[in-house]
Amino acid sequence: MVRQKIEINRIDNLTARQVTFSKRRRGLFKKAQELSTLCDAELGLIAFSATGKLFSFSSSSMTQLIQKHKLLTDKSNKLRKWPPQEDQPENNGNEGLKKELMERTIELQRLKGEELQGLGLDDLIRLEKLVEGGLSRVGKTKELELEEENAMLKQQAEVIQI
Amino acid sequence: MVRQKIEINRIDNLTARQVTFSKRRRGLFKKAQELSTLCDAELGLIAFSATGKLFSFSSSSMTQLIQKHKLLTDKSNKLRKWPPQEDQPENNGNEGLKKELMERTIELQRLKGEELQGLGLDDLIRLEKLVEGGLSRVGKTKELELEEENAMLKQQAEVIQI
DNA sequence: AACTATTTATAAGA
DNA sequence: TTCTTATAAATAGTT
Repeated sequence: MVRQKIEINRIDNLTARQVTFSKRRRGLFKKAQELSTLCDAELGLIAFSATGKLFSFSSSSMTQLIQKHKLLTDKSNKLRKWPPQEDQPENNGNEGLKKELMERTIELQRLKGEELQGLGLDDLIRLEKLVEGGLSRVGKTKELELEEENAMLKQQAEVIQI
Repeated sequence: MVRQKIEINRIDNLTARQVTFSKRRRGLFKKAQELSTLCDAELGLIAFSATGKLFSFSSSSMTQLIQKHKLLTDKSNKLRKWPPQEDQPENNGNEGLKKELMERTIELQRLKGEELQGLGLDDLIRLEKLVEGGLSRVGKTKELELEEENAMLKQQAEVIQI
């Protein structure tokens, strides 16, 4: 990029690779921080060097950021599978729906298992209370909650894969 | 930085903020990808725009990256607090242990609470559904649950590939 | 770690 | 949103 333009491929020389990692890592973290400040965005950045050293930055709480990411990723996974294939002929419009229902049920159960596995009943009850507390903190009726949920779902999650 | 150098402060104008987010986000993700390739590093990047849209990139598996990050942060937390101070005299070796257990329990509870802070309404509702499922004694039928989900899911998420 | 010639990123404007 | 362009910032190779 400078004295000479470089190709974006793994740098073979160990020393050069380490030096470049050090230089570019600083630049990257600086830009992540700038983006979060300039645009009021929530940023989280995790880097492991080739030697396994950890570097991380988050504009707020990494834990919260990861949780939000997890929830949304689950959501977008669901969305990628939806709607069911309409181009295949349906008997009376009922069979396909039943099949889809079954698939969705299985997926939902799998998801619940993953999220809640390892929690005992008492943990679940405690968690439930926390969630209730969170909802009442927001102070909305169930109907309004659902309305807002729909509105929020209109914000599309964009999963970028470079 | 260009036509005119700018200060790194929140951009007040909404449109300018969105445009800058869009431009700089691209640059940031590009550089993250370049760093991972050039230096054989593991990179993970999560960004939420001010409007709540999610953008993420990871050089390998985000899940694994998060796990590694968690392990390392948890580990260092534990190392700071664990094992309990052996240099202070223990009554019968039991009191200290009890005290430590209590502290750990409190910390765990605090942690669970923290994780729920900062979650949006939609996150809470989704979590609530998971908890209800975990308790599995809530009066919603699967069909009703799925109907609600269907309604949500009609808003499709766009999957961008660059 | 510093230097510096170039490349890259990007703010403002169209 | 996308493009253009003048200029700031980042950085590859060198010392």
